[in-house]
Amino acid sequence: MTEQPTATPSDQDFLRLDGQICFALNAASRAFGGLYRVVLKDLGLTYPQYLVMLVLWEHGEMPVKEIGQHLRLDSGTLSPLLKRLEAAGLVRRERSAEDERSVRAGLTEEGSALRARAAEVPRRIVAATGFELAEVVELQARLSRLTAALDAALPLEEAREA
Amino acid sequence: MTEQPTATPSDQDFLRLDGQICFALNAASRAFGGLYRVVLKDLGLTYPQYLVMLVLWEHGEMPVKEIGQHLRLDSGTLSPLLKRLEAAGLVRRERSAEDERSVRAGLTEEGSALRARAAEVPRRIVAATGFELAEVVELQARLSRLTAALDAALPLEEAREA
DNA sequence: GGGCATTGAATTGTGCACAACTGAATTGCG
DNA sequence: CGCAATTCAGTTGTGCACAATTCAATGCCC
Repeated sequence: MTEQPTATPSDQDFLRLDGQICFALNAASRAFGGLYRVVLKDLGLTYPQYLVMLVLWEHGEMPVKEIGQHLRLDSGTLSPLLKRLEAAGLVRRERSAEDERSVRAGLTEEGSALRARAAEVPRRIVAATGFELAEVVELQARLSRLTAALDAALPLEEAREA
Repeated sequence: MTEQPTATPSDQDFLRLDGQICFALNAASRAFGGLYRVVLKDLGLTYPQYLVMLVLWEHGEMPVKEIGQHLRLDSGTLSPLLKRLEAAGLVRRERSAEDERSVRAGLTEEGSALRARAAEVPRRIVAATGFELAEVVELQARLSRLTAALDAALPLEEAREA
């Protein structure tokens, strides 16, 4: 055995492939994080904070819940993050009037002004990838499909706990 | 203006694209983490701990430094992680004889035995992606190229601090 | 209207990532 | 040889991710 050119892969093949693909994704994500860390240092933002600011720059004030839906993050991550942005003077938070459970987050003057200084960030990042725009777009599409598939598969795996 | 069908993208275009690609990668990485969390729960491993075990299963005992090179992680992350694996009885650590600075990490009996129970993990993960094997391989190659490009670009960006 | 489930934010606790630093061992160079 | 630079692991501190819990506000159904 162990000589099937294009036959069904063995558990060994899967194990090695798994080590490669999950690590490749993990490494790419962290490499991105490292680059953003350097590029965003002048702005005083971390990578996740930048993502929140992108959402607010594009859509304006919204409830914490809605930010979480945009970024796939829950209040456990967002609450302290938004507090730090508030302490930095970039974000303003206030309880919603019509629903006292909800907290709306919006930009301060300073937070809005930061958008101009952030304008060059994306171009630098894309340039650093060395990818053509079309390739970036295709990779993004593939990753989104991957995320959707994984999210869909998760409940099925959880159901295995029987 | 704002009507250049295929012309050079504006800063606005980059800003939106940026939000998509960096977020897509981030989201995919976290979706993977969530799936692994469920699948690995029986084994009592976290996702990064599983990556370390994969390295040790494949290559056997090695210095902490070398594990870090495989996984692109430093001692600040690995030291406590290996301690937890040691506390769980899966990993054994000892100072190297010929170089007292180095600590070699290896598998215990129990750690080696866990490999058998982990055998089905990769197949479940790959299945959950809904991707063909060839597509997984190609995605992995693209991500590796991306990581290499980002790592190469990082020093250039750091040099901008002038 | 009263009781009960649901929702939204916040908090707590665990673990990972990384920068900065410490300290000990080793290397290399004059 | 002797001492400075380097290397390796570990620690500390900050921030993110996420599960689990808490608590108040809201919605719902009888």
